[in-house]
Amino acid sequence: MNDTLDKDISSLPPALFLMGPTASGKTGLAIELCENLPCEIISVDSALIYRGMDIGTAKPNAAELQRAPHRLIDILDPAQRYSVAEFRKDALLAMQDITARGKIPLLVGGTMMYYKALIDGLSPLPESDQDVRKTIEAKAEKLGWEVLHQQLAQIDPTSAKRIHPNDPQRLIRALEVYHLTNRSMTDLMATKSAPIPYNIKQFCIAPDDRKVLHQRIAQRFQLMIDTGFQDEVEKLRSRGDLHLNLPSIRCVGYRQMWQYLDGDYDFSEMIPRSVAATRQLAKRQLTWLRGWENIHPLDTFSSNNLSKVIKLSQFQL
RNA sequence: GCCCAGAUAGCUCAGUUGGUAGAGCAGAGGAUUGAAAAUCCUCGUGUCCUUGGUUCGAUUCCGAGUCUGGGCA
Repeated sequence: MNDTLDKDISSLPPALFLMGPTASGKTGLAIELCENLPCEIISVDSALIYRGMDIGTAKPNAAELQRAPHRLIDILDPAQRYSVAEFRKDALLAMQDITARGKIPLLVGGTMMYYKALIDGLSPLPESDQDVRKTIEAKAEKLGWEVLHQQLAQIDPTSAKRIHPNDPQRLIRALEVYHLTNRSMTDLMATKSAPIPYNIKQFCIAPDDRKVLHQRIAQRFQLMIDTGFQDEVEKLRSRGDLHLNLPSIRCVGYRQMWQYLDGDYDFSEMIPRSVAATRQLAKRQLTWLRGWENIHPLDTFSSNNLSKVIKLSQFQL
């Protein structure tokens, strides 16, 4: 970073980012911050976007939303799909709006790829196309993924090297991009949109002991069960149009409850599976966070998180 | 009390025709560009229940014991 760049950043409007693994206490701290700083919350969470998915996503409840409204919550029906590009667009618009009204955007959530795209920008790739994907999947069923991987190696050797043959999701995407544009993903990724036009302060909250996080996850899942999580999923099932291949129903807990209701395993099995899936989610979030640059760590049980954030976010006027 | 079957990784189990053992799940580390709460990669030493015996050598065969299931009383 050189001086001119620093000057540029300091002239940008401020924004606060609060990250952390699931069950680390992000929501509570964010609401407290809202009541002590002139900020408004934008959710950075790929599960909270869905309407009717409240208990299993640990969505802030009505009282909490009353205290601190969240944007980008309940914006989609569970039958719909979202994307990191849409998030980036939506989040930047919301930030602009908040800034224009003289407030500080406070971004809170655990979907780390969304933060990454927001901060670093994205390349001008085409949006996904379900029909193209179905075509590619059908082809894979006939020929096997190995063959598709070899085909990718022909058209885009760099991506083929990066993408493992067993990773159908990324394989489909790379082939889809070529199919839609006649250009390789590598080629298109050579350009990238501008980084975020904000002076951001980033915080990450988590218990310093992983075991404690695991305990909180188990307790929280039990609480979800006790407060009607099964009913919530049964309601979604009764619609008849939702299924396990949708991103919404693949969310942690929802997938396992769905499979239990399908009869894949019984209730006593569903609980540890859900809890394990949540732990694995937290682990992946922590992996993102471990190498994250310019981030201030907070501890879940520290009593001065609030003052620490306020102090560190004294943006110059 | 008697009979039968088990006892092996944190869990569920496989296996070793006697040369100290490996899967799934869990766990750990990593990747991450329009599905990301997704998707994928890497990582397996543990008194093979205890104790006698046979043997060059026993987790493996034999005896006894302990515990756990099931059956019979």
